[in-house]
This record gives sequence, structure tokens and C-alpha cells, in this order.
Amino acid sequence: MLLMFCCIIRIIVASVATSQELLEMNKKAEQREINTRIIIAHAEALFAEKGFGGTSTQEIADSAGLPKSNVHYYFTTKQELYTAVLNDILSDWMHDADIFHISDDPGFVLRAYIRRKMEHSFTRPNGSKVWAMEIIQGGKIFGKEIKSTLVKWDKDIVQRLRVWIDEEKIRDTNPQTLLNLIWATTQHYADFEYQIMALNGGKMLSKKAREAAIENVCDIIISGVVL
Amino acid sequence: MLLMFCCIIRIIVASVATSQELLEMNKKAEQREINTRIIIAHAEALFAEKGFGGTSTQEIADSAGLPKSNVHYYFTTKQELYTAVLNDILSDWMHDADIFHISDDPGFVLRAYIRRKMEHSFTRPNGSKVWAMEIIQGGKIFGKEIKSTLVKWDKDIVQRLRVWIDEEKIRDTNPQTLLNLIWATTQHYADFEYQIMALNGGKMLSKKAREAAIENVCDIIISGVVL
DNA sequence: TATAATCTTGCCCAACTGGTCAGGTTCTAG
DNA sequence: CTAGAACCTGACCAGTTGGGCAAGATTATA
Repeated sequence: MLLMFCCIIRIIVASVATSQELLEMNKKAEQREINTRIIIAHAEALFAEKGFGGTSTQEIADSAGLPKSNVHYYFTTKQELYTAVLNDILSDWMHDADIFHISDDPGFVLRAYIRRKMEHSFTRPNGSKVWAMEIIQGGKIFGKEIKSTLVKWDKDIVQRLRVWIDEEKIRDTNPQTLLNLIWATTQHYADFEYQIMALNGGKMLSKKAREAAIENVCDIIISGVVL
Repeated sequence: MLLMFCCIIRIIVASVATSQELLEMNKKAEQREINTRIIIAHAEALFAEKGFGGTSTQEIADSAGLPKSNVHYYFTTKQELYTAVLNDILSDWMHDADIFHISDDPGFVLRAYIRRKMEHSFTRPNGSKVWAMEIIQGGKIFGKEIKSTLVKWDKDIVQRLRVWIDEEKIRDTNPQTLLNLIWATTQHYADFEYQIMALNGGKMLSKKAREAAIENVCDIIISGVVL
């Protein structure tokens, strides 16, 4: 319970400040903001590369260029830091779905949403990877946040899809299944980056290939579902 | 190099023997077969739950009901055991694609392949999870096998899809992208089991819901791609 | 300028890690 | 029946782990 409380405190502290907010801060607060951000960024990369259990706080500290004790000053436990990383990612993702509320054309909305998710996968793959591993391992650490925030947000979108089904604008399918398919496919390009590369002759996807992948995925899903 | 060789030896030893083969073995060989299988099975479950770095050989031993030294007798290093687990999974998966060579009807083949992959996700989720985490972490340990076995096998299927595209039996899309979409979606049901459950009111998918999910996924993809 | 609050750090530690090994038991081949 | 290969395991080890702590440095506040 106390731990839970500590986590919440940290999350608030760790939330990204705008540059305007940074200017208004005094030196102490600014230091805290900067260090917290650095630590989270390096932790995200290392957790993505080696998993939670495979990453030591010492490594994170070294990577961030700080003494380990300093990392422990900002994040008392490794779990606390891990939670901060996951929160940072989640808040970034939630906004991708804003598009569902600014248009009523399923073709347009779905295409825009898929595109955003795909682009996110290419620009911030590590976040997706850490998230994926947490879920794969059964959400043992971040489970509560998933069950509350994510579930509520999911229900909202599913409801939106259901309306389109009733209006016979999209195929009569289980909206949750459709959403799963979209998430799975878009995040695949971040999480399975290595496999994608291996199947692309060991090279990273070119900008052109990425664009083509985005278009292809959009096309397949939309012609599979939009009536 | 020596390590590589050891791994191959282990893999051969660890390969599943039929019950017929078991009967023909002497006691020593049978013991080896049984212990190896038990260790791999328990390791698979633990690696899926806690990742490679988060699982200790002691835990694996305890879970398998053997002393740690015995585990180390069969698998000198943790990596060696991990490799054996991944090989076990990979060999299981390869066969799912046999269907591509027994029919020329894309609708039939794709539906059958997706169904098999989905069923596999429901019956052996842990294998998929370990695999997913290995890829997410950049294939550092299993990379070579991926680059050889998997890539070759992938090329084969892509070629098959390309023919169908040329024959205008399926939509003119990047065949690799289509394959990625299928893998991502089908494996999602194993890897993101926890999320699926959370979005299903915290309950596991019922048999009926699973069957419906399989049908839905098939329908969406096939009507998105088969002409 | 005093003093309170926050930040930084080197040092410490008990617990655990993957892995070794010697010496035992069990089995098989000849 | 016997020699030796294969198997088993308790005891052990050096290195690493997450995290605590207290004393000193810096900054904010009154």
C-alpha cells in the first residue's frame, strides 16, 4: 500500500515537463526533472534490451552516467523505476486514439489510427518492447494500471466500433478482435524489429519500405473490414 | 564454436522421442530422455513467466523437482538450456506451414494456416512467449538459428504467396507484410494472453470465444486479401 | 547569513547468482 | 562378474545483486 503510494508520487514527479515549465522551475526542481528523465530514458533502453530481470540498477546508472546511489535516490527500488518507465509509455500511447473522436468516417479514422500506431512503432520501439514484455510476463508489476486505465480506454473504442457495425459501415465482426488485430500488427513492427530485419536481408527497413508497410497494412485491414 | 557444437548435440538429445522409441531405449537413455524433457518443460514455463534474466537455474531445478547440479549435468550453462527450449518451440512451429504445400487454393490454405497458428497459441502459449521475448531482446542468444532456419523457411512461403499474386488470386500486396500481419495477429493471442484476459473482464476466453476469435481473424484477413 | 531541505556519493552488506567438482551410485557391455 | 561409462548430488566458490546509510555538498528559504 505504501509502495503503491510511493509509485504514484514518483509518477507525478516523472511526468514530462514542457520547456515552459522547465524555465519556471528553480534549480533543484530542474535538476530533479532532468535526472529523472535521463534515468527513465536509459532504463527504457536497457529494459527493452535485457528485460527487467536481466538489467541491473548498476548498468542503468552507468548508462545514465550517474552513481548507482543517485539512481536509488530518485527511484528507491528497481520496480519503482520500471513502473515509471511503463507509465511514460502508456501516456504516450493513449493519445494515438484521439482520432476516434474527431471523425465519423471509419475508413478515415482506421487508416489514421493504424498509421499513427505504425509510426510510433518505428519512432519509439523500445517503449513498445518493454510494454510487450511486461504483458507477456503476466502484468505482474503493472497489472493494476492495465486493469484500470487501459480497460476503460479500450471499452470506449470498442463502443465506437460497435456503433459503426450497427450502422453497417463496417463488417459485422467482434470489435475487440478487430482492435486486437490492429494492435498486434502495428506493434509487431516495434517488438519484432529484429525478425523483420532478419527477413529483410539483415538490413533495417528503408524509409520507403516503412511507408509501403504502413500503406499495405492499412489496405489489408481496411478492405477486410470497411464496407 | 565449441559452445555451438555442444548446443547441437544437446538439441539432438533433447528432441522428443516417440513412445515407441522410448520402449526401445535402455534405462540410461530413457532416464536422459525423461529428465531432459522435464527440465525443458519447466524451463519453458519459467522463462515465459520471468524472462531469461529473471529465472534462476535454482528455480528451474526446484520446479522440476531435481537438484540444481543435476540440471547443470544435462545443460552445462543456462544459455544451453534456453537454446534447447527455443529449438523445441521452433521445430513445433515449422510444421504449421506444411499446409502451404498440399493445396493451391489461397482461401483454403490461408484459413487453415491461420487456424493452426491460432490453435497453437491457445495450446502452447508459453513457447510463443519465450520466442517473443527472445526476438524482442534482439535475438542475442538464438540469432543464428533465426537467420538460417527461419529465413529460409520464410522465403519459401513468401515465394508461394508471390505466385498467387501473379495469378491474381490474392491482392497485390507485399507478401512479407501479409505474413507479418498473420504472425503478429495469431501469436498475439498467446503472447498478450494477459491483456486479452484483462479486456475480457478478467476471465479467460471461453472455448466458444476462442472459436469465434479464430473465425473472425480468418474472415478479416481473407476478405482483406483473397480476391 | 543562518538553517532547513534537498541532492550526491562512497562504502557497506546480506542474499543470491551461475557454475564447478569430487566422490558417490547405478547401469551396461563384454 | 567386473570394469568403466553414465548419472547423481552436496558442498563450495567467486562475483554480482538490490538496496541502506551517513556524511558531505549544494541550494532554497526566512
